[in-house]
This record gives sequence, C-alpha cells and structure tokens, in this order.
Amino acid sequence: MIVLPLQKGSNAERSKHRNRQAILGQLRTAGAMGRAEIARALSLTTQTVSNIIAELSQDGLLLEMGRVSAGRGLPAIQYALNPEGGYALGIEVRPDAIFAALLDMHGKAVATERIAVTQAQPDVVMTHVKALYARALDQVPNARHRTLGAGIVMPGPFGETGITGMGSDLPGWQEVDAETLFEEAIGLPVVLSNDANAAAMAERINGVAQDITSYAYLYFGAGLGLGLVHGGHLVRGAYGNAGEIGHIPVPGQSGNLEDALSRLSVQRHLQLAGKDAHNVDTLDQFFQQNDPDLMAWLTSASAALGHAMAIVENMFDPQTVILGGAMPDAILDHLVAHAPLPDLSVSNRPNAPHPRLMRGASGRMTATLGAAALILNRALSSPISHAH
Amino acid sequence: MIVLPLQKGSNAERSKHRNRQAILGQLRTAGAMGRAEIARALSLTTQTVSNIIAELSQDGLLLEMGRVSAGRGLPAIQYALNPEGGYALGIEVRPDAIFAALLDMHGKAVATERIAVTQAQPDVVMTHVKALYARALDQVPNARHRTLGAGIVMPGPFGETGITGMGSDLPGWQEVDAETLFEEAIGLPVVLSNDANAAAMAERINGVAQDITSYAYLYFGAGLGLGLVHGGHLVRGAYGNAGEIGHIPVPGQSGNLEDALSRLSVQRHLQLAGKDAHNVDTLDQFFQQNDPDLMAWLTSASAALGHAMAIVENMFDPQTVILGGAMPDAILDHLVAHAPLPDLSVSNRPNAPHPRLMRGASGRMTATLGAAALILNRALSSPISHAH
DNA sequence: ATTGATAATTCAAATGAATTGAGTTAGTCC
DNA sequence: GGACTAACTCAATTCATTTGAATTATCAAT
Repeated sequence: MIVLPLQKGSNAERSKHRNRQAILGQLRTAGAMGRAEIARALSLTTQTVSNIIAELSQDGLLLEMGRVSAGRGLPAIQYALNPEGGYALGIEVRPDAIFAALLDMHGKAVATERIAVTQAQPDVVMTHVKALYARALDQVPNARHRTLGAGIVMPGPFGETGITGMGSDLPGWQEVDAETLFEEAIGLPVVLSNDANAAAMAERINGVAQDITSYAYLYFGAGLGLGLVHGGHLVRGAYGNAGEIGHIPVPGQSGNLEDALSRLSVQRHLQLAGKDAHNVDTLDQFFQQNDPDLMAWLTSASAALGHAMAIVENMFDPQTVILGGAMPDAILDHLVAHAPLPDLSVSNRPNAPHPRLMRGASGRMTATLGAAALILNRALSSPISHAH
Repeated sequence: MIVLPLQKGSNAERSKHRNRQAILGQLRTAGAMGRAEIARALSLTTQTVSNIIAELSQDGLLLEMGRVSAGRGLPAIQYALNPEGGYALGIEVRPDAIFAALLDMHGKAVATERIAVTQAQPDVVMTHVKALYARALDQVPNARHRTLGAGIVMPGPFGETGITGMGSDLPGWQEVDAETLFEEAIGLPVVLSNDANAAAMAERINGVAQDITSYAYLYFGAGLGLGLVHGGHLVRGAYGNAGEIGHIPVPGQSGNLEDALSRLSVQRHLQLAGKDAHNVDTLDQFFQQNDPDLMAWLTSASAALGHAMAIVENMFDPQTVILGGAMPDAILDHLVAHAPLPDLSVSNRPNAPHPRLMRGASGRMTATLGAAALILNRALSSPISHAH
C-alpha cells in the first residue's frame, strides 16, 4: 500500500468525470441549487453545467425541485440529489459477527443486516458477505443495479507491524489480499479501511461533520482508534495504518492510552469489581445507576482523553475532534463534558467556530455505515485537495 | 486559513496546465526521460507529451540530452529539467536575522543572503526583504524574470492560539496579513509557512526524501516542530498549525516534549552548568569534547525523542521520520543512533524499506531552503493526491 | 397595467486540447 | 542484409468546454 508519486495526466474525458463528481458533491454539501449557481460555485460555465445536469438527470441521479424565485430574473430550476440514484454497501467484519448496511445517496441506511459468526476465516466471511448483500438487495430492489461499490471495515492494523497479534486482528487474514477477495466475492469495487477511518467518514456523510472538512475522530472499538480527515479526505498514512493512537504511552501513568480509554479497558475495570459489561446496554445501565466502579473508570478515562486531545490537537490542528464508537451515548456525552481540554494547544483559540470536542452522531453502527460512506465520499468528490 | 470544501471544475486549459506540471514533476522525480516513456508514466498519448515538451522547451524549461538507445526501436531523445529554467526565492524571518536563498529548478541554492536585524516589525522586515531579493538577483541575472514565487518562513503558530505569546512568535505580526504584505513588497506570489513545514519540503526537493512521499520531519527550531507530508503534500491542519508537537506532555516527566528536546532545552541545561551554547558551533565543540553536561542532556533528549517517535509513528504511519534543524549534524546523528525506537508502533515492521528515523540532509539553512522548496513543489506538482 | 431591468436557460458555432491513425526514422536481433 | 521494434511526426478527428446571441420568466418602478 505504498503511495507512489504517480501523477496522472488529464484529458477531456477525465475532466468531464471530474466535473460530474464536482456537481454531485456540490449538490450534496450545499443542497438543491440552480444550474447557474452551481456554475458560479465551481467556476464553470452555465452551459457546461447544463449539459452535465442533463446527463445526470438522464441517469436518474437528480431530482427536479421546480423553480424557486429569488429576487429578479428567471427563477432557477432547483436540482437535488436523488437519494435513490445510487447506493453504497457497507460491510463490517468482526471476530464474532458481520454487519452490512446499504446507504442511499443521502447517506440514509435503507437496509441493515447482521449475522453472528463463530469463525472469521476469509472463505467463511466471503460466503456470509454474499448472503448479506443478497438479503439487503431483496429489501431494496432498486439498488440491484445501482450499487456503486462496497466499503469494508476490518480490524486493523493492516500488514505486519509492531502491534500485530495483540488480539485485535483477525486470524487467517495476514497473508491474503482482502481487497481482491471481496471484489471477486461481491462483484463490486471495494474500499478497505479500519473502523476508525470508516467512522470518521460516516460523520462526514451523515453526521456532525457535514460542513467540517478537517477533523479527527476518536473511535471506541476494541481498542482506541483515530480517523484523520484533512480537506475532506482521509489521511491514511504510508501503509494505511495512521491513527493507531491507542498504543501511545500516557504521561504520568504506566501503559498506553487505550489501557485507560477503550471498551476493553472499561470491561476489565468492571470485571475486577465482579461486574460484567461486555454489552453496551449493560454499560449504559451501570452509568444510569451511577455505578461507583464505572465512575472511577470515567475519571481516569477523562484524564486520558484530555491527554489524547493534547496530542491530536497539536499534531493536526483540526477544526474539531469527534468522539464516538461502541459506547453508550450517555457515556460519550459524559466524557465530552468532563475531559480536561488542554490549555497548551493550538486549538485553544478564542472565538473558535466549533467546539473542540463533540460527540459523533452516527450511533452504534457507525463503522458499518462509515464503510459505505467511504464509497459515497469517493463518488461525490474527486481526489483533489483544496486550492491554496 | 480555514479549508473550504471548494472543488473547482475542470476545462481544457486547466487540463493542459495540469499536464505541464505533471510532466515537469515526472522529470524531476525520475530524471531524464523520452517522450513516449513520460506518456506511459502519466497515461497520456505520446502526441500530447510531444506537444507539451515542445512548449516547455520553447520556454527554456528543458534540456535535450540526446538520444539514448535502450533495446530495440528508435532511441528516445532524453529530456531533463533545465536547472536555469526557473528559480524560487526562500525567505526566513527570525527575531534577530533575515535569511534569503534563491534556488534553481534542481533545488540548488544559487545565491544566499543574510542580514542581522535588531527589530522585526513588519515594515522593517519588508525593507530588508526587498534588499535581500535584489542582492540575490544581482548574483544571478538569469533569475530576474524567471522567479516563480517566494516562500516565507516565520515562527508559528499563526493566528491566536493557546500557545501564542510563548516567546517564539514575532511581535507586531499578530494583526497583519503577512501574505499580502510580502506579495506587495516583492511582487511575487507568496506561500507562507512555519519552519518545520518548510524544512520538511526542503528534504523532498533536495534531501533525503526525494523518493519518499509520506514522512514526518522533526525540526529543531527554537522549540520542537513537526512537518507532516502525506502523498507529497503538506498536511497543514485546518488553521495551518498542524505539527506543534513540542507542546505535547511527556510521559514519566513533568513538562512538554520541547522541554527535553529543543535548542532552548539544551541551552538552558548547559547554562545551569555555567556553559554558553547559544551557537551551533559551540554546541558541536561540546559534543566533540564529550562534555558531560551535554551528554546528560542527550540522554534525556534521546528518551524524549523515543516518545516523540511513538506519537508520530502511531498517529501518522509515515514511511520514515527525518530529524533536522538548528543542531550540529553530529548531535543529530547521535540522537538518531540512540533514540529508543518504540516496539509498540505500526512502523515497527519487518523488512521496512526505509529506516524509521534518519537525519535530514539540508544543513543549517534548512528552513530558508525549504521556504523556496514550497514554491518549487507547487510548480512541479498539482494538488492532486495519489490514486487509490 | 405597462415597461425596463435582471437573471436563468437554451441553441448553435467556435475553441482548446487530447486522441487517433498513418507514415517516417533509427536503432536491435537474427 | 532483412525483419522487427519502438520513438516520433503530421494531419485529421473527437471530446468537452466556452462563447455569443436569442428566449423566457420574474421583479421593480412608473
């Protein structure tokens, strides 16, 4: 997965493809618009936009919303993304279960499926994934020939690294080319990603980051993950393993960030007190009951979160940091409210337009939805970074 | 400096511009090539490359290197970048001095200038900068009408943040629009950056990162800075202050990373022992003499560097981390050799193609050269990220 | 109610740049 | 020496955007 310095040339066809994407992306972020308005936003002529809009309409990707008058002149015909114009499949592979979700172009989940598994070897997973996709399509007949691709979420890190074999990765997957395997199994273009990255994109497509282009997402999976988005695109690192924040040592304590701040951490902590909290709902109940052991954990977790904020903010200078993943919303809210935000941070600026830390909005299936969001994001934005 | 979600459309002209840049960039990274070979690398037709090469030659940007036969067929005429085809100005503004460097297209410094200053208010700086540019042009008459732009390096962070006013920023610059000021003063397009970012780009243009596209640069300025390069482009953060790693707390010690790992840190440490080390050469002498106080500092600095590595590697998963800045090479080498590289890191992979930590090659004027490198990088690569 | 200004849209023709296809040239391989 | 191969050139074509003129629908002022 090494990044090559390749810089492809451009031609008329590629330009057109880019402009199609740009128009779709513009309609997604800014809502319904007229053609002239789109043209101004993208520095194109109205004629060009008109031509492309005609094609997109033909392809069923747009909805005409009628004319809306705004001041003088001919009122513009408003166009909006047709949610049923395309779909994206999201697959999340965990050691004990496989999740699938089908998202429409608005990022709404129109079908969700899950299946419990006892084994997660590649061949077993492929069989299940095929079945889940078929079941999702049965619910949404429209989607059969309109699915743009599949995003797959699997526990990282990918490839052999210094944190391989620490329990979070799946057995039997080290040697295989997962991307090709999935591509052949479901017959769609595939994007592979870890849970934190996917969750980060879920917020961008259908959560609190819809108008935020540079942010970090702290994700409660088994451990603690981080998804980095810069200029609307994921920062994956040279080998796709950027954001392994859980393994960074914590000041003042022995151990790593995820020893204090993760699902495993809270489970372990409560287990020492003889309490079982393997379930998110159980955890929520403990919190509602003000369970003293949970509260003790929250105190140390808040401190660790404060430290994570110092690292993330000073390293990436994001617009905001979003907290989410496999935790009850109430606990996430508590952490957001109680984490000590570091004073010594570039993000500690007056009149910041966004809160420094906020809770994600995508709920429990975040990673699965995020997997699909990776596909939507690719369909709706070209890999061009912001102009300076 | 907030990143806007703008995604401009494309047309024939913009395509051509992009292809020109792509060809120049290809010649820079891969050296002299024939037209057909370039065409294959960029997915263009030979004819297109032929047309653009003709124009670039006309503009004096290329050198014909004669035919080189390689196997069967007509030997290709090799084209290479003409170093004298364009120049980039780099300016570094420090509280006590201003540096200027003029780089040719190969990234070679063809003129360097410096001037000591007692005041660094905007108006004073502008006067000096104009003079330095003029002096540089006197040395390289060719460059007068071929300077592509100016990169400016100033102490960050930019804008008001939680680490403003900690001694590293310049007085009188908080309220001004520095970019416009410089643009008007020297009549060139300007890119503004902090020292660590500039140093990172210097390594890419003319150092150890020429064939590395994703890396981090740990920079010894007054404090400790970090430049992040992903896919050949700087990751600046939402407000341009990404990489303020010096203010991250260190585990096991009170204080920040730059309390243990920076110029100020070593100066302070030696001052407590009654030794003055404000000068890089003095520092070098202490090192050559195995000065016990310096050695003690190096021990704690190495530990801090190890911790910085854990953060940078796990957060960013770079191909390598480069260490450089205002330190003697011998000390940098010592740190590279003695820093404890964390086992628990995504970068701790077998058969890694690059060392995890290496010393930068740009020498003492790193930041100034890097400022100019920002311009060259912009001229030689379009803001298109790597395809997946 | 009429008239003028404004803005969105469409149609047809022009333009810019890349591609295509048919030669030409200069080497290697047998 | 002849077949083969690959780079390169020329001219014609294609693709997609732009340009400019004409049309339409609404607002605002008289």
